[in-house]
Amino acid sequence: MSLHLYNTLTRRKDLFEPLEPGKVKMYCCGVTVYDYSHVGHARNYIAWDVVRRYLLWRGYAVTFVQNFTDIDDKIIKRSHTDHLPWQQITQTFSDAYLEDMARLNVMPATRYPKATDVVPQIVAFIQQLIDGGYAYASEGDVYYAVERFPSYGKLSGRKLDQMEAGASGRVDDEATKKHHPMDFALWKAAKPGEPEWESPWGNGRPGWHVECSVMVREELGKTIDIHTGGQDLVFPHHENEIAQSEAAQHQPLARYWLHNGFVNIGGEKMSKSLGNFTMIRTLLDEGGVEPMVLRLFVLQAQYRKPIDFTDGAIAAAQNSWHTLQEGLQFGHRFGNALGWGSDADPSLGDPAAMRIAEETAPVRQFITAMDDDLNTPLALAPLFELAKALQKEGNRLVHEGKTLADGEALRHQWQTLVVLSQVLGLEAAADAAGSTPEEPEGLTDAAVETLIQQRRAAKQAKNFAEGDRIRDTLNAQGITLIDKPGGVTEWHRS
RNA sequence: GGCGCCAUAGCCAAGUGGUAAGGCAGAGGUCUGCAAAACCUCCACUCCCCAGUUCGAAUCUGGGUGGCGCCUCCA
Repeated sequence: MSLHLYNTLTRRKDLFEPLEPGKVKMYCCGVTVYDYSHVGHARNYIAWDVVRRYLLWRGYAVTFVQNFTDIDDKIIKRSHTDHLPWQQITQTFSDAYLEDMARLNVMPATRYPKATDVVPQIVAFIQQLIDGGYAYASEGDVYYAVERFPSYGKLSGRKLDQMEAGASGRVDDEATKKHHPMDFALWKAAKPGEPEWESPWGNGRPGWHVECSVMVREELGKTIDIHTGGQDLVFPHHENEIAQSEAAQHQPLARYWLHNGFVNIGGEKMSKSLGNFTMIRTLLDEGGVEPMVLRLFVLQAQYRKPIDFTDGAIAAAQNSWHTLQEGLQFGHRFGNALGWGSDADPSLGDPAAMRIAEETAPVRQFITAMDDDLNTPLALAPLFELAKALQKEGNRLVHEGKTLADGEALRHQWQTLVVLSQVLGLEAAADAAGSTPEEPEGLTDAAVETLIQQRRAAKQAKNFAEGDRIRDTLNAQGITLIDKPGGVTEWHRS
C-alpha cells in the first residue's frame, strides 16, 4: 500500500502520484488577516503540516505555498472600527498568525505570497477571463459568469439549477448587476474611503477567490498536486477557484483536493460568526495548555472527522502528551547511563540525522496508518506503545538503578519514537526533564536529608503523625518521598 | 427545499465481511503503619434501532431515529 488521499473532487481515496516524480507542489489556503487565529485554524494548519511532513519523510521534495489574503471586506471593516490603516491591520495579524504557528511547531511555508502583491497579475487574469467570454464588467464590478463554465459545481457536487432554488429567496445588493444569481465578483469597484487599485474597469480591488487562482499560478504553475483548506472552503471558494483557473487555462488547477473537518464546540462548528471560538494564544497563554497538547488533541482524530473541543478532551490530551513526552526524553535522560555515547553519534540528539530501520513493526504500523489518508489516531498507537515501554524502563532505571533490557534495543526504540513523532510534529524539549536541577530555590539537598532523618526517627518512635507531617511538608515543596523496603527512603524533586 | 457527513466502553477514537487497536479515566493485586512511586493484572460476548443478504455483518442492502455541515463571510 502506498499513500492514498481522500480527494474531494473524486469523492474517494485516490492513490497519490505527483505530476513530477519525487516532487510535490502544495497550495494551502491561508487566513484572511483581520483577527487572531482560533483553534479551528490550528487544526487546519496542523493537518496540512502533517501531510507535508509525511511527504518529506517519504522522500518527496515539497514546495509548500500558503497565501495571506490581505484585502477583503472584513479587513476594511476592521480598519474603520479600529481607526487604523488597513496595512497595519494585515501586518499585525499576519505576524500574529506566524507566531501562533511557530509555537505549534507548524513548519514555515516555502513562500507566503500576499494578494496585494499580485494585483497587476490579478487584473491581467480577469481580463483574460473577459476575453475568453467567462466574465463581464458591470457598473465598475467584474463578475464571473458561472453558466459559461459547464462543469461548475463539480467539486462540491452541486448543480446550478438546484442552487438557484436555494438562492432565490435571498436579497443581494449585487443582484441587479449580475446576469445569474450565482455569478461572483472578480473585481469590486471601490467605494469612498476604501483601498483601491487601478484597472480597466475603474479603480477597485480584487474579489475573494480570484487572488488564490492567481497566486497558485504565479508561485507553482497552472496545475499543482495538492490544494488544501477547511471543509467550508469547498463551496464557494474552491469551486470558484476551479472555475476561474480552468476557464483561463484549460487544464486542471489541482489534482488532489483535501479538506479537513471542523473543530466543534458542543457539537457546533467553532466559528467567528457564532462567537464560540477560542483563540490559539488565549488557550496557550491563559489556559496554560502546552502547544504539543493542542497538537496531540488535533491528531487524535482523523483530519476529516469533526472533533469536539472540550476541557475534558484537552485534559486527556495533556495526560497523553506527558506519557509521550517521557518516552521522547528517554534518550536524553538515560542515553549516557546506557552507554550510548552522545558525542560519538550525532544522531543521538538530532532526529533529522537519525536513520531508523523501516522493517520494524512500529514503523510498518505507522506507515500503513498514514498511507491510509493520514490516519493519525491509528498511527499514534505504535508511538504510545514505544513511549510506554521506554517510560517503564526509565522508571526501572530510576527506581532500581538498572534495566534488564538491551541498551541498543532501547536506543533503537527511542530513535524510532523520536523520528515518528517528528513526522507528526510532536517534539519534546531535550532538557525539560533532563539532568538534576541545580540547587533550586527552597530547600537544599542537605535540608531535605535532614528532614528525612527526622521523619525516620519519628517513625521509629511510632510517631506517625509527625512523620506524615514532615512528608507533607516536603511534598508541598515539590519533593516526593519513596519508602523502600529496609527503611531506606529515596526522594526526588518533581 | 438541494447536496453531503456522522452514530463503536464513563470520555476520546481505530476497525468497512471472519469474530472489537490505541489513549484518557477507572478497578484489583504486590509493597506499605499510612501514603506515594514502581511493577503485575483487569476493564465493550458487543458496535443507535428494525428488517434483509450471507456459513459468517460493527462492517453490505433497505427502512427508521438522533446529531452535524455546506448551499451567505468562514479553516
